[in-house]
Amino acid sequence: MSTDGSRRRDVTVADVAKAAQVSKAQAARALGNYGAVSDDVRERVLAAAEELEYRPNELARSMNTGKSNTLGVVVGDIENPHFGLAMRGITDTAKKGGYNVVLINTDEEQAAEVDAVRVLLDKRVDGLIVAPASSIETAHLRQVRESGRPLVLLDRAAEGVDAETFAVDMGGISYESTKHLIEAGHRRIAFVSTVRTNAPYFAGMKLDSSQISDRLDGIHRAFNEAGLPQPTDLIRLNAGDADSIMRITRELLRGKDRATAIIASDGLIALSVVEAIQSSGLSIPEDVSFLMYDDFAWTRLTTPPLTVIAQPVYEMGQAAASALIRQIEGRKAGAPSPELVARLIRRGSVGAPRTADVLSQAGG
Amino acid sequence: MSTDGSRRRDVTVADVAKAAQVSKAQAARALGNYGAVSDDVRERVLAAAEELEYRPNELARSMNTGKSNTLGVVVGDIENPHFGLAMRGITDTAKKGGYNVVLINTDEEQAAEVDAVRVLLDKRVDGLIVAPASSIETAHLRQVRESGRPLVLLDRAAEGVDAETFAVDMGGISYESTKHLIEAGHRRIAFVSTVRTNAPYFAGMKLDSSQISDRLDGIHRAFNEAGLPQPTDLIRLNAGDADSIMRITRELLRGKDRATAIIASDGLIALSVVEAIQSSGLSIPEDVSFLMYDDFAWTRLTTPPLTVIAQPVYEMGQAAASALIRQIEGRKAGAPSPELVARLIRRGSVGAPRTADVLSQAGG
DNA sequence: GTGAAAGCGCTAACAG
DNA sequence: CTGTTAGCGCTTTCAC
Repeated sequence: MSTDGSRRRDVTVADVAKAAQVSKAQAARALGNYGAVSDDVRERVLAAAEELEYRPNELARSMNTGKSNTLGVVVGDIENPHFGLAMRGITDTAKKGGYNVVLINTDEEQAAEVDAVRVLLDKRVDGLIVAPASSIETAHLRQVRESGRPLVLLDRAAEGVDAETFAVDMGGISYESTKHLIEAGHRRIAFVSTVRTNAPYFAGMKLDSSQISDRLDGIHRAFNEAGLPQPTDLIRLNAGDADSIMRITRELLRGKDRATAIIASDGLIALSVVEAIQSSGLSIPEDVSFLMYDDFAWTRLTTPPLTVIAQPVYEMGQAAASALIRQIEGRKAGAPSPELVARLIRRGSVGAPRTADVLSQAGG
Repeated sequence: MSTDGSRRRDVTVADVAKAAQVSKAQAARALGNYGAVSDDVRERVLAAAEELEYRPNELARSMNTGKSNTLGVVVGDIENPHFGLAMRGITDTAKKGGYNVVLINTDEEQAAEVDAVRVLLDKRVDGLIVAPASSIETAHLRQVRESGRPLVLLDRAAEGVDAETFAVDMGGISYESTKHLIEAGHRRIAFVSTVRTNAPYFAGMKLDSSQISDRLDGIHRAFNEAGLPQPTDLIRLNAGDADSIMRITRELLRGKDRATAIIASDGLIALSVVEAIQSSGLSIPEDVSFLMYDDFAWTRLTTPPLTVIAQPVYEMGQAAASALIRQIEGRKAGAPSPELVARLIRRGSVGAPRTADVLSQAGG
């Protein structure tokens, strides 16, 4: 009888109240667990609710209370394990705090992100976690702050947006990693990223992603300090899809002045770079050294295992979610959130460059 | 002045109506793009809305229309790239159809799933996509159907639940893969899965996951057909976390009657199995052959590259989402959704077993 | 085309 | 403790 297929009218507090022979208000109080209700009434109401299979309408509830118990999350690409893991940190924390999560994927498109933020605001989420596609075009984020809705940022900072940001110190770890490569003897270090630019790259150039800018600054700093010429020509942005990354990698490894080490900007890029190196018949680290951002389990399975920059991604998600919830609930920051530090994990993919390369380059 | 921090009262249709000097109803019609509105009124309303930075309250809208334009998605583990990719298929399709996605992660816990479904229903999502943790305990899913809300299943079927299911034919591909191993000479083939059981495994045992049952059936079928003894003792369920999987793997590879081939039930398990094999100083495929479900990019980077069972995961997500949206919008199935077929991709991780193993086992 | 008024299902004042 | 009465912001009759 209830399997009639057609969506039957939902049962409401009014129905329950009638069945329990109490006022709507009393029923609502018993059901919503607020206000004062006698044991007798509560029992009758709860019984009636059970009997009728009453389920609260959270939309109606949210409308009155102004709270939806929902966090909005905007990320560039949920397919990227980096975000998958962060998302896990977010949802775990949200659940613990009694919140749900609405996810919107932007494909790293600025327009999609602006749209996503608006949609979530319209849906009256209680707060937003955004991994901004651009650190420069941030008007939509500033609007969020102006509307007074809590907002925290993940991974990358956003100019002019006064919001808690959860990310590691990219400049520092990039400097450290570059130094590691320089000390191993490398002078020609390449960096591959998918960040989009419309002008050709030059040192100090303003980039859409604060994260990448910081990494490049770290690289430059290490080279400066070592009194070595910047390998600016080996900074490859706009890397695009897998094929394009493989093509770029092959280019990087060609010629007299070739790269002797490559840094991949994330796990997805790394896959294509390593594949290109392998399919070129080159060995890591004998022919080329390799370093990548993010420590995924598979990086231990290649031969040799890969040297990586590990970020506490899950913890970043956790920290972002709990900070957001704290803001939503109007609590002051209590214990400072755990420090988010990246670590260089040295495995087997960084070695000395071939002597031939060093000589040819020095001589050229 | 608008940066006062405190959440200012949202501007409503009433405000816009007043500013545009029209009735609330007219303003609502112009804003909501329905009903009949003169050009003059529309213009004034839109101008006023712009001026006041009016934003519709989707909650209120949903309450009246009974539509939230939201799909609820329940998965076991968003950290698992399998679901990350499926999720991408879902969100891409949802966005195209004008829907948002609420995601709940269940950690493969039955109780969490029951809860998740209830929460989503209470939030009045327009429909649900569930990758059921259990194919047996399905009361909560049956309730969804009975409530009349659209539901589609992903990856696994659910007993007694009449819902469109998007998954590949696991029995078939498992049979084919096992046959491939048998033809390579293997008799001792292990299977490692995290599916939970409370009784020790026996052939034909009823499992929580239809997906795993089907795979095991496929294995048994292949062995039967070849007239070979079932390697029932090598079926390892309840594999648990990474450490536990590594321990199990080492066990499997010990002793006279050891496994000569291992099948990993998903990408996460595969990582630990391969790591255990490598750290035991064994080589693939010389010492042990290896086969896994899901074709992730990293499987091409190991030495040797891994033989995998590729599933069209993204397409499954797409198909599930579009079927759900179709149901929500009450349309009949049009063009049948593309066939979801798994493929065995032979790379380098399957070879012949060592003669010594074959002899010792035949002799034992 | 337009406007007044009645809800959607719930919470929140406010009297008793 | 209980019930009555207003809303929340929007859509939707229903008259004009």
